[in-house]
Amino acid sequence: MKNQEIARLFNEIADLLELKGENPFRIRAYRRAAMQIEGLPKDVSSLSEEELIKLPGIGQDLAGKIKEYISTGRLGLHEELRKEFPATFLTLLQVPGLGPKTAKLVYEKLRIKSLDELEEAAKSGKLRTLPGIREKTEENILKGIEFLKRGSERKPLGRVLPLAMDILDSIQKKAPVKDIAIAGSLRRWKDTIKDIDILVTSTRPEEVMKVFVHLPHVKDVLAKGTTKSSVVTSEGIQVDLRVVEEDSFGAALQYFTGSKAHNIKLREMASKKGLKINEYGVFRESDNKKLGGKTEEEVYKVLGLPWIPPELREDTGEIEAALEGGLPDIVSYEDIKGDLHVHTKWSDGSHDFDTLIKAARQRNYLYIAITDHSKGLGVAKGLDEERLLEQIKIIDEINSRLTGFKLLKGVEIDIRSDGKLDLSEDVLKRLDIVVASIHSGFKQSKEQLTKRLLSAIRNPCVSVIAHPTGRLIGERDAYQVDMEAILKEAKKQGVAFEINAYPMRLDLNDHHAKMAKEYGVPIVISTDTHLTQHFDYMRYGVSIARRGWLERKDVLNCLEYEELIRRLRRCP
DNA sequence: GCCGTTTTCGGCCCGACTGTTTTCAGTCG
Repeated sequence: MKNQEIARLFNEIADLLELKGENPFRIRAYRRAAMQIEGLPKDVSSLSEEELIKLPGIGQDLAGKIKEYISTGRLGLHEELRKEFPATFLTLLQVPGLGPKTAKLVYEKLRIKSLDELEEAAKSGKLRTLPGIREKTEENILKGIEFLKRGSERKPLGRVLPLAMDILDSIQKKAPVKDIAIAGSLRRWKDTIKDIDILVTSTRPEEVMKVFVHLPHVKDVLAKGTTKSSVVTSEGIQVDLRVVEEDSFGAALQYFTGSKAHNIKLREMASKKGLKINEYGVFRESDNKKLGGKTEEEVYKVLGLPWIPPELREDTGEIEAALEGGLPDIVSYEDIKGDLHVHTKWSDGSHDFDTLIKAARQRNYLYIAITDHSKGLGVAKGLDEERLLEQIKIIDEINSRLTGFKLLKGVEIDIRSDGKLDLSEDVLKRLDIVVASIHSGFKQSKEQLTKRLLSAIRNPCVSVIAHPTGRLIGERDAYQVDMEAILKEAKKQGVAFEINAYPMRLDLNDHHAKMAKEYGVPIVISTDTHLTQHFDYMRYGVSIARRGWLERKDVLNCLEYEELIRRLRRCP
């Protein structure tokens, strides 16, 4: 799938055009198109030119460029633009606080073309010889470079959310605030987060700001104004705080939740109706009369729209769907009836059955599936046929004693490098659920990995494919696999795909989840629990499902036990 | 470069903060 590649190229073209000082709207067109393609739940290569043009933000010209890249593997415009600047130059734009204008200036006046050269020039005071740059700007650029070197990459949602809640708590305790909410990509539950946005209402904004910049979490203050401040925490995460009046809370929340693309589209719609939306409310252009803004619902309502869940606000069709009354009724945490990927002491989990049952019942679950590793995973004390048969016997006994709760007999079986499973079919036949996954040989080619997964999907005993891309956020990239091919086969064979809720995995991701839905592949959301606390990761998995537009009917572990058993594919 | 119940040309979201200025450009979200 070339979607990501083309999105990256278009973004880079936008950067380069920006450096050249080109028409900002042309630049925006490339960025919009990049986002559109990135969020597309199917392979761009599979679309005809006519179909491409139908996509919002893509016209004759960009459709042609997409086709050009798909058929030749190159993009003329991109190559032309790259010739005008040295290869290392684009990294300069990643320095926070340094934009295209300044980048171009330092290149043209000082021939600076890399981060190292920029750092050197800033340290030696050469930058301040340029117009508009003095000591302070030099300092900020050095800070920016340091930030970049320390690793400014996006952080896993599961690591940022607890920090955000902690900061929220501190503000609430120490500052004179009334309403307080998380906004931004965190409220949209994006799987990785760049910064934390917090919104509060207060009648004493200056005091709130003072408290905020002096919180113990704060390492550096980037900006401090009367209604808006930005800081960096000791973990290197930027936190933005915004104060508004109560009457504007909804408008501000809507605005700061984004996404940017979603908001731009709303504002365009508004201006066509003679309205203006900003963070203070919705206003009639003619007389500046305020028509709403206390709640988010008001903002959407004046545009003739129902409230849209934050997870959907990516401008990937949600506004059009809302206009037609066709928004999906997305799955929620309360819909989840059980967890289908749980490890015990028998392999590398930490608990016995009773502890897990108790923890699951506390979460109002009706069942969990015991899915310990199979023998191939020696490091995790994987079960061989004999031990698995023993476990099956014990689970049967436990089930006969339980009321209103069931343990599913299962296994997380290793897909070997040749695509075969590492336990015999005789044993698998006795299970309720067989979760198959890859734990080794990630470096195989895309063809090999795809073949391996296809072979597992075609095995008649497999119920679910777990964490199918193997990514570990911030540690290991997803391995290359032909997602379309494996989803197609899964649909054909009746195999479900897992959204692994473990915060470092979140695999499938949101795009893949949406693709799975388009292909009609059933989904399970599982936590891969090794410790009882891991059950609480379910919310992260649900957030991926929500971002993928999944509804309750698309998710197998929203079903009651009997129906679930009926729907899970098993050995014939 | 896209797009059209105001338009096939002329629009294109909106505002806060900083630094270097003395009224504003650049950057960011």
